[in-house]
Amino acid sequence: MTESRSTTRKSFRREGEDKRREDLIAATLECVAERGLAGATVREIALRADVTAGLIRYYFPAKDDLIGAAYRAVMNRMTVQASDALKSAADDPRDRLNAFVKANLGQPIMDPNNLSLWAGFIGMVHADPAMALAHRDGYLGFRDELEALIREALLAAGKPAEPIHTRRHAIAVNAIIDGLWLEGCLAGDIFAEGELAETGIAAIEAVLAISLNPEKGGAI
Amino acid sequence: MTESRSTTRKSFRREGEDKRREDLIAATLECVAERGLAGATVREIALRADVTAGLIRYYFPAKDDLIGAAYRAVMNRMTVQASDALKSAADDPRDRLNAFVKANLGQPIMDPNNLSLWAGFIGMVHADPAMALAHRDGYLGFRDELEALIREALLAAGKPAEPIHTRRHAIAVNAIIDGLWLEGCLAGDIFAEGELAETGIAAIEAVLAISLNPEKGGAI
DNA sequence: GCTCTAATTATGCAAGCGTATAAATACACA
DNA sequence: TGTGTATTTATACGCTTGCATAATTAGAGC
Repeated sequence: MTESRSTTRKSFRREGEDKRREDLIAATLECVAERGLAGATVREIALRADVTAGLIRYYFPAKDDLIGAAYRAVMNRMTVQASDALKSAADDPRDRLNAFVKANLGQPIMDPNNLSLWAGFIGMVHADPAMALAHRDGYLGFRDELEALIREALLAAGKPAEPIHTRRHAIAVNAIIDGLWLEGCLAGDIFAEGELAETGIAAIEAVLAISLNPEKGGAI
Repeated sequence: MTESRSTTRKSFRREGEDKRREDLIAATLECVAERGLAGATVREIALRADVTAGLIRYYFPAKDDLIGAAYRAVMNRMTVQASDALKSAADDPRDRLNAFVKANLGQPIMDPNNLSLWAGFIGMVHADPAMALAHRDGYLGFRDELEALIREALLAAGKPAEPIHTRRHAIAVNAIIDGLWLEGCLAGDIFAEGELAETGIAAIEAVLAISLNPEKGGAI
């Protein structure tokens, strides 16, 4: 008896919802990192995740939902990586700020893939209110964390730490970190190992007028 | 006698090649600013420029050629705007650096449209060697200009200005400018008028350990 | 083992994309 | 005025895109 109408369907295993979402987000981030946002088509993502486009739609009703989730995931990942550096830092607040800065200006945070992801999303902030909101939340969260680290470092160095000054310092230090991160991601090959982290620490020490190495004493 | 096969073709005027290219680039930049890179389709650009897609192809054989030209145009525009600020600055090098920084951290350079344009292009650096090259050239050009301004300002303040130090300062000052520019473009509504320019000047004064107001004297 | 249903595959749709090409015409020149 | 051609419009092509939908089946529960 001849086999009629070959309708062989690929065998599959079911996965839990969380795992599926995570895998789809990971596949999305890979696609964006390699080919930019435009290259992250539903088909490419599906191929990368070894599923079909229909499954993507099942978990993320519109492509924008997946893109938004991917952005939040990459921002969250960088935040966690920087926070992890705090966990293994010495107890002195200056060491902690030092470790935080160095984490943000070293691998795996300062990485061209992260830059591609970040820029792809950031480029949509002007046109997409949801992206604008996500970015604003992230920015303020990061800056608040930074301001707290700065306040503690100033106090540990015996310097005044009024909110009006720590706010301004946080804005400036955030700029130094972001700006050097950009330089490192975009032109990392022309800098020596650790050069940008050192440059960042030196600039921040100058701005705060303290040393971020407690053994050296309080203020510069 | 009835009119047969209405083939009325829109009347047109010819333009010179340079004007055409400029107009197409301008239309492209408008589209990118409003809708991100993905929104700048050939049809949308043609509509914006009041021409047809065929004409775009006549002047730019591939869409990538137009996108690349648009990127170079926006970078060049920002560079010219910053340089213009130098022309009207006082002669003292500290005034000149001060004016350069303020120009980069104020309108029209620090503008959400510029951010959208920049991010859209930057997001492709990792995936597109031509974009990577264009960016590298722009970065080194900007940094060299900044380094020269810094060197002169240091000398005017009676401070040493060896290349190893001015290079490092240029990297840091570039970061401060870029970082604050990002903050201003992405969250400009939460900062007071001129606040980021002031923050930038203060941070750079701290990093260089000089004042950028010559009447205040040489060093801090 | 059987039933049910949520998860998954496979396929298709309509719209849009960059690019290709032919025809028309503005305009420079003789 | 007539001619030639570079520029421009109009249209079409083949492919890709996000989304839609029907059919199938893994696996939980009884």
